[in-house]
Amino acid sequence: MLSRISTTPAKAPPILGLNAASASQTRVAAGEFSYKKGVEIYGEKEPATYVYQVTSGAVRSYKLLSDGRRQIGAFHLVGDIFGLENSDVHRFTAEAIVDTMLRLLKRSSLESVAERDALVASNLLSLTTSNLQHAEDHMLLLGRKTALERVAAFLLEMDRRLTPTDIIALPMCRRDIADYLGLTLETVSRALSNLNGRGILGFLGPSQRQIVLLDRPQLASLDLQN
Amino acid sequence: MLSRISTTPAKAPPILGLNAASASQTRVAAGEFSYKKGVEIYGEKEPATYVYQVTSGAVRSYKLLSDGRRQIGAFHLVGDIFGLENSDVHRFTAEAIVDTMLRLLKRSSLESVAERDALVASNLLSLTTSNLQHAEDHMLLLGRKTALERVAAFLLEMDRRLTPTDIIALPMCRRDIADYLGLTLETVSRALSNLNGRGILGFLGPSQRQIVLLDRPQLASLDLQN
DNA sequence: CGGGGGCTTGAGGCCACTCAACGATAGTGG
DNA sequence: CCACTATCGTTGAGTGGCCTCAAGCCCCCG
Repeated sequence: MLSRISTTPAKAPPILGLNAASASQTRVAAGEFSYKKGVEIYGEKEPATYVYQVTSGAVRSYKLLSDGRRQIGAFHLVGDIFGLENSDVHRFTAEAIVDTMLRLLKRSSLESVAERDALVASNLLSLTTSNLQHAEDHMLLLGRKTALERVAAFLLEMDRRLTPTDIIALPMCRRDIADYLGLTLETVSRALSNLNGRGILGFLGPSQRQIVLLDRPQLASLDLQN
Repeated sequence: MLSRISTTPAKAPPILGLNAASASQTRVAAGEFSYKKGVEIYGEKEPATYVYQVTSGAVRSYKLLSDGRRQIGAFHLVGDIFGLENSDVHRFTAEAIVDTMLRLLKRSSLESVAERDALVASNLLSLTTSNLQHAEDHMLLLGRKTALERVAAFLLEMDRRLTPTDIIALPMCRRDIADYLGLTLETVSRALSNLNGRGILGFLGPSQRQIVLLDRPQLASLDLQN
C-alpha cells in the first residue's frame, strides 16, 4: 500500500530544527510516502520505529474499546509531527483520513541526533509538551463541556490550525468529529445545523465539509474559556 | 499558610534520579512544606517556579470553566511529582486534598542539573511522558466510557497507585471523584452503591472513604480495556 | 448539643443517544 | 453516459442514562 515518492524532496520544510547539515549527516529522513484514504499508518501497541510529519492530507489518532467505541485523541494536519512516543510502542492507532503524504524519520536516528544537538532535543521535548497540553485541554472539553460548546471549540481549533482564510475545509467526516468530541455524529450534525441556523456559520457547496465562519466572536462566546 | 518543616530531611527518598552528591552540590531542594487541607498550592497561569513531590497526603490538579464547572486532570499521591511544566506557567490549579507534605524543588536549578546529568534529564522527560500517557487514557474514559465503567476504572487506578493492601483509603470526597470522572457526585455515589450491592466492593467503617475490593476480577471486567 | 459537611437515595427532567427514514453526492462498472 | 451502489449528512421521533433538585441520615467537630 505504500508508494515511495522520493527520498529527498527538493524543498523540504524543516523538521524539529534539523538543519540540512545534521540531517544529511545522519540520514534521519527515511523518505516520503503516500497513504490512501482510510489506510492504517500504524496500530496501537505496535513498535514505534518511525516518527511522521504530514506533508499533505490529514491523519486521525485513536484508541478503541473492546466493543468498538472509539476515541480520537488528535487530528494531525499539514506540518504536524506525530507518532513520537517515548515508550517503545505506539499508544494510538493512526489512519489517513484522506489521501495523505507523510515524511518518515527513523526514531532511532532521531534520538541519536538529539543526543548531540541540544536544539533538536529541546524541540522533541516541546513537541511532547504541546501534545500534553492539548490532551489536558481536551480532558476539560470531554469531561465538562456541552455538545454545542464542544462543536464550537472544535471549529475554533480547526480554524486556528487549518486555514489562513475564513473558510474551514474539514478533511474529516462527522463521525470522526463525533469520536473526537465524545459525541454521536447526529449530535454533531444537529449542533452544526444549530450554528448554521443562528447565522454563526455557513456551508459552502453541497459537501457540507466546507464551513464559513460568519461570526467568530459569537462562536468564541459559545466555547466557555477555562 | 506555609509552615517550614526542614530544609534537608534526614532520609529523603530519591527524586528524579538526583543522587546526594548532585543534589547537595546545587541545592535543588528548596525544602519541605506542609499544606493544610483545601489550601491552594499554585494557581493556573501562575509562573511555574517550583516542582513538587508529595511526601504525605494528596493533591488535586484541575481546570475551571468560567461558570465554575471543574475538571480534575489528576490526583497526586505519595511519591508523585507534579507541577513540572515545560511552559513557564502552570496549566492547572493544584490544591491539597487533605493535610499534605510537599518537597519543593526549584525548577531553574532542576533544569540546570538536567543539562549536566543525562539521567535526570531522561527522568524529567519520562515524567512528562507518563503524564501524557495518563491524559491520553483519561480522554478515552471521559469521551467514551459509561458511569459504571468510569468508577470501576477509578477504583482500579487507586488500588494500583494507593495501596499495597486490598483496602483503598480514598483521600478525596465524592465531588472530587466526580470532577475527575466527568460525572456528578450523585452518579458516583450510585455507581459505588451498585458495586457494593453486587458484592464487588465493600465499605469499611462509616466514613465511606475506605473501600475493600472483594472481587477485583469482576471489577476489571466492568472497565472495558482498550 | 447544635451546626455543618459528606454521603446516600428518591423523583423527575433533560440532553444526548438510538433508531429510522430520507436526500444528496461520489464512485463504479456496464 | 447512466443506473447502481455505498457513503455521507440531515432530520425526526422516541428512549434512556445521567443530571437536577430535594430530603434525610450519619458523623465529625466545635
